[in-house]
Amino acid sequence: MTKNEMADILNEIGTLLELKGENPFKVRAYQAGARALEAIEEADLNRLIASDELQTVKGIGEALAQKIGELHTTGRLEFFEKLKASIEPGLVELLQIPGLGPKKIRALHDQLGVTSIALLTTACQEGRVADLAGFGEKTQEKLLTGIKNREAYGRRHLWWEAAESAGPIVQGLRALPQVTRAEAAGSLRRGLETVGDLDFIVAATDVAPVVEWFVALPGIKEVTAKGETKASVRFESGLQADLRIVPDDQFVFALHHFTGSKDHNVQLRQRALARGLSLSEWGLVSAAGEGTAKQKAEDKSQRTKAASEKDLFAALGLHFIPPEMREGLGEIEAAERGALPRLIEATDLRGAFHNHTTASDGGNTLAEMTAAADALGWEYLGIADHSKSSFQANGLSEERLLKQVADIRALNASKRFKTQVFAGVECDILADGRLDYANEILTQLDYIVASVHNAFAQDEVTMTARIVRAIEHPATTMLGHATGRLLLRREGYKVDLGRVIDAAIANDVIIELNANPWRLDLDWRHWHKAAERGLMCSINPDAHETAGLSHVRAGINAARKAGLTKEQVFNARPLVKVREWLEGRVRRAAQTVQ
DNA sequence: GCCGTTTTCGGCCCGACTGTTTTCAGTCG
Repeated sequence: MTKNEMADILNEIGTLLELKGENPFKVRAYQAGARALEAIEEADLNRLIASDELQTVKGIGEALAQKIGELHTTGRLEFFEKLKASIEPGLVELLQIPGLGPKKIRALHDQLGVTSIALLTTACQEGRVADLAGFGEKTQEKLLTGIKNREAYGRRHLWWEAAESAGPIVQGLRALPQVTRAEAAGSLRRGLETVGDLDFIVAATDVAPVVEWFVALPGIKEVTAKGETKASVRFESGLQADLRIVPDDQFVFALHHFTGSKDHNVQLRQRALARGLSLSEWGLVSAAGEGTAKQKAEDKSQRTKAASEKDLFAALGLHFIPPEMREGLGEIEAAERGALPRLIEATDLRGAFHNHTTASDGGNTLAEMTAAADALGWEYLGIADHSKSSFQANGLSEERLLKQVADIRALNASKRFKTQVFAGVECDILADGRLDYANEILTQLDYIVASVHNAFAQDEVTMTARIVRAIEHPATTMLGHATGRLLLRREGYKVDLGRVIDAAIANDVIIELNANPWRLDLDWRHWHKAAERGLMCSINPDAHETAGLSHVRAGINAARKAGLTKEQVFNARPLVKVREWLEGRVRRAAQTVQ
C-alpha cells in the first residue's frame, strides 16, 4: 500500500469520526496525520517504519503510528473496517451538500431515518425536514437547491480561468471611489493549479456602495450572503466569489488571512499564541486580557502595526513568505531559519522549449510563433512539433521534420527576429520505450522532448520501464509531461515517478514542468526534493498558438510553489549558456550512438 | 489523537453569517 493510499484512509477515518460526532480535535488529528504522512518521502517512510521511529514525525503519535504500521505491513486496518461498517455509507455524501455538517446530518438520520441524498430529497419535498428542531423552511429549501446544483457547485476551476474571471473584478473594485486597496486572495493568489472560489479583499472608506457594486456584477446567478463586512455570490459558471471589506489599516491582516491555506493559517496562529499574541484577519494583538482579538484589534494602540505582509511576518520572527508557498508544508520553519529560497520570477525566463506550429497541430506558423516570442523579449524559442507516430496530431515524417529544421536554420540566418529558434521535436516514446525516429535523424536536431502519447493504460512497471528507457536514450534532452494528467479531466498514467526522477538525474536529462494550465505536469509537489537532488527543470508552455506562450505564467506559479530558484530552471539561462549545453548534448549523443 | 521553554492533562485558531432563535448553534473558510 502506497503512502498516499494510507493517507487517504486516515482522511476517510477523519470524515467518518466527524459523522459520528467525535471530538473535532481528534478528527483534525487524523487529517493532520494524513498530511504529515504525505509529506514523508517513500524511502524515508520505509526506514521510519522499519526502525519504529514513525512517532518522531510531528503530527503522528502512538495511535497513528500503530495504525500506519498495520496498514503498511498488512494492507488492512481493522479499526477502519469496523468504523466503516458502523456508519451508513450514504451519510458520507451528504457532507457534500452546502449547509450540512455532521450535527445536522445526525439529526436527519436519527429523527427522519435519512441515509442518502435520495431520502433527504424526499424528506425535504414532503416538508418533514422543516419540522425538525434547528431546521426551518429556509433550510429545507436551501438543501433542495444544494442537492440540485451539487455538481456545478462542487466543481473546482482551473487557475487560469479563475484568474481571467478575477482580473476584471479586481480592476473594477480598484476603480471605485470608496476603495483604497483591492486584491484577489485565496488559492488564486497562492497560484494553486485549481481554484475552488474567488476571494476579494478590499480596503474601503465606505462599505455599502462596494457591496452593492459587487452583488450587481454581470453573470451573477445568486447572492448567497450579504453582511456588513462580507458578501458572497455565485456566477452562472458555478464559480463562487467572496468579498471582504476592511478598514485600510487592517487590510494586510485580512489579505494574509484569506491568502494562506488553512494549514498555514493554523500554524501561524499557533506560532502567534506561543509568543503571547493572537492573530486574526483583523490584526495581531496581545493574547492576554479580556476580549476577542477582533475587539482588541479595533484599538489601534493594541494592534501590531503592519504596512505590508513583510511586517506581519517580521512581528512573528519570520522572513517574508511568498504567497505561493503558504501551504503549511514547512515554509514557516524555513522562514524562521531564513532558509526560504529566492523564488524564480516570470521575468527570469529567457525563452521556452516545447512549442508547436502549423507543421503539426499548432495554430500558428513558425514565423508567427517566433514573432510572438520576439515580442515577449525572449532570447530563444524552441520548436517541438509532434513526431510521426502522433498521427492524430499531424506528426511530422522524417522528410517534413528535416524540412522544418532547414526552415529554422534559414530563419535564424535571415536575422529577421532577435529571437533565436532551436529546432527540436516532441518525440513520441513508443510503447516499448524506443523513440519515434532513428538516431541519424535525432542527432540533426538541437534538442528532443520525449513524451508519452499512447498506450496510457500500461501497468506501472511497464510504463516506468518505458519512460526510463527513453530517458536513457542519449539523444533525449528532456521528458515531456511526465504523467499525462489533464486537471479536472483525466488522471495521469501510472508511473513510478521516483524511478523516473532518478533516471533523469543520472542521465542529465531535464524534466519539463509543462505549463499548460490543464497539465502543470510534473506536479509542483514533486519538484522541491527532486530539484534539490539535482534535477533540472524546464518550464515549457506546450503552446499550440501564439497566445499559448503566455501559459509559462502558470508554470511559474507551480515552480514558485515548489520553491524553485532560477538556477534550477533551464530556460532561465541566457542564450549562450543554453546553446552551449544543448550542443554538448548533441555531440555526446552523436558519439554514443555511432 | 497530538503535544509540551508555563503543562504528561487540558488545551487544541478565529471570526462571519445564516437561520432559528430571543441568546445561540451550526456551518464555513
